[in-house]
Amino acid sequence: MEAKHTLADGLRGKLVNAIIEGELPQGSKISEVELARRYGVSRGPLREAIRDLEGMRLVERRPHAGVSVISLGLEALMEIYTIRESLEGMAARLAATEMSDEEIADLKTLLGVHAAKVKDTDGRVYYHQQGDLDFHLQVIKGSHNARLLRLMRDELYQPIMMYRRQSSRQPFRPARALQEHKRICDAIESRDPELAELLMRRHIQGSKEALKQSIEETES
Amino acid sequence: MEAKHTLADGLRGKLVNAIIEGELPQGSKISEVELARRYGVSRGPLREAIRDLEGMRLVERRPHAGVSVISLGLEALMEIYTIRESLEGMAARLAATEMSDEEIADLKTLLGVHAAKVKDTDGRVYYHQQGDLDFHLQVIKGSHNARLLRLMRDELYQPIMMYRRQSSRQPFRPARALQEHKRICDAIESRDPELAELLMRRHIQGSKEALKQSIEETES
DNA sequence: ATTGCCAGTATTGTCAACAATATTGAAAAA
DNA sequence: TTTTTCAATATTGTTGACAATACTGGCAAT
Repeated sequence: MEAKHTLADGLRGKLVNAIIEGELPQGSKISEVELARRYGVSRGPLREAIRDLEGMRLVERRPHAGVSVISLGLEALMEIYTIRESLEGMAARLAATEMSDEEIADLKTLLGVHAAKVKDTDGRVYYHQQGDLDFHLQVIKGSHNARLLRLMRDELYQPIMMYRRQSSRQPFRPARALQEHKRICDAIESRDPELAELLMRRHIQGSKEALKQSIEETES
Repeated sequence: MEAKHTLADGLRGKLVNAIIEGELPQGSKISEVELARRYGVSRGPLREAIRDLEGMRLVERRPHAGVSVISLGLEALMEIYTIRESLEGMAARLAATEMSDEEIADLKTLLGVHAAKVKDTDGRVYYHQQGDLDFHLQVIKGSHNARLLRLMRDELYQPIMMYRRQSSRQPFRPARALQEHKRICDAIESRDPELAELLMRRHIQGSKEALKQSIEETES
C-alpha cells in the first residue's frame, strides 16, 4: 500500500487521499510547515509532492502566496465529462478490437462482483462508485493505449473521485449503471467497435446529465 | 519570455526548451549536480522543475537511480496521435458552436499569416510546424474548454514538438496542411459542427499516416 | 573464464537554516 | 468613516550540508 520508497512519492499518495477524503477541504489554503509537521517530514519532499499534485490539477499554486486545494464547480466537472465522453468513447471502440479474450473474461468477472454487491448492500454507495470507476479504467486499459490510461487515471479521474467522495448528493444509480456497463461489455465481447463507442458515449452523457441536475438542485 | 518569477518555474521552461531542442538528448541520463551548475542554481528548485517535467511526460524517473529524458518511439507517437484525433475532433466540433465571431476572425488572420509564409520561404519548415501547432491550439482554445486546452498543451503537444524539432525527416507538408486548415476553418465559420469534426479527424489521421510511413522508411 | 561478493565512489534523497516575498494590522491622512 | 502607508509578521523560495541508496570495479572462489 505504501508507495515507492521515497518520501515525496509516499507523500503524494497520502495527500491525494487526504484531498479526496476531504481532510483538506476544497479551496482551503495549504500551509507547508503545518503539513510537514503533520506528516513528520521536511518541507523539501513535501514541496515536491505538492508539485505532483499541481500536475494532477488537484491544487493551484500562486507564486509566493501558497497553494490551495482546487474547488471544482459545475463548469469544471462538465468540462471533465465532455473530455471523458470523447476519450472513453474511443477507448471502448478500441477495446472492442484490441482486448484479449482473457481481458474480456476479467471484465465480465468484475461485472459479476459488481452485480453481487449491488444486490447485497444497496446502501453502500461508495463501493459502487469505486466499482464504477474500476470498470471504466479496465475498459480504458483494454484500449491498449498506455498514455491514454495514465492520462485519464492521473488527470481526469482524480477530481471526479474527489467530488463523488465529498458531495453528499448521490447522482449515481448503481442498478442502472450496472446494466449499461453490462451492455458495453457485451458489445466489446461481440467485437462491435461502433456499438461499444455509442453505448459508452451514451452512458457518460447520461452520467453527465444526472450530475448536472443533481448539482443544480442542490444549489437551489 | 522568462517565466514566472520563481527559479523552479523559470527552470521548467528552460529545461523543456532544452529537451525539445535536443540539447538534452533522448534517453540520456540527467545529472542533477551538473544541470544545477549549468543553470547556476541549487538542486532544490531543479528537482522541483524536474518533477514538473515528469508530469509532462518528458522525463522518466527511477527512485535513487536518476531521471532520463524519454525516448519516444513509433508506438508512443501513434498513441498520442490517436488521442489527438479524438480530442481535437471534439474540439473542432465544439469550436463550431462555441467560438465567437471575433475568435473566428483571429483564426482566419492566423491562416493568412501562415499562407504568406508558405508562399515566401518554402524551406523554413520549422516555422510552418510551429504555425501548424498554433492553428490547432487556437481551435482547441475555441472549444472553450479550459481543461482540454491545458491537457493538450502540457501533455500531448510537448512530445510532438520534441519529435518534430529533432527528427531530420520532415513528414510535414505545409501546403497541404494549410489547405486542410482552411477547410476546417470554413466549417467552423459555417457553424457546421459535424463537418468540422470530420475534417479535423481526417486531417490528423492523415498526419498520423504520413508520420508513420516517414518513420518506418527512416528506420529501414 | 565466470560468478558472486565487497568496499569505494558517485548520485540521489532529505534536512534545517537563511533569504525573499506577500499578507496583516495599525496608525495616519483625507 | 474610508483609504493609504508602512512596518511587523508569517509564509514561501532557496541554499548548502548531511544521510541513504545505487552503481562500479576489483578480488576471490568455484
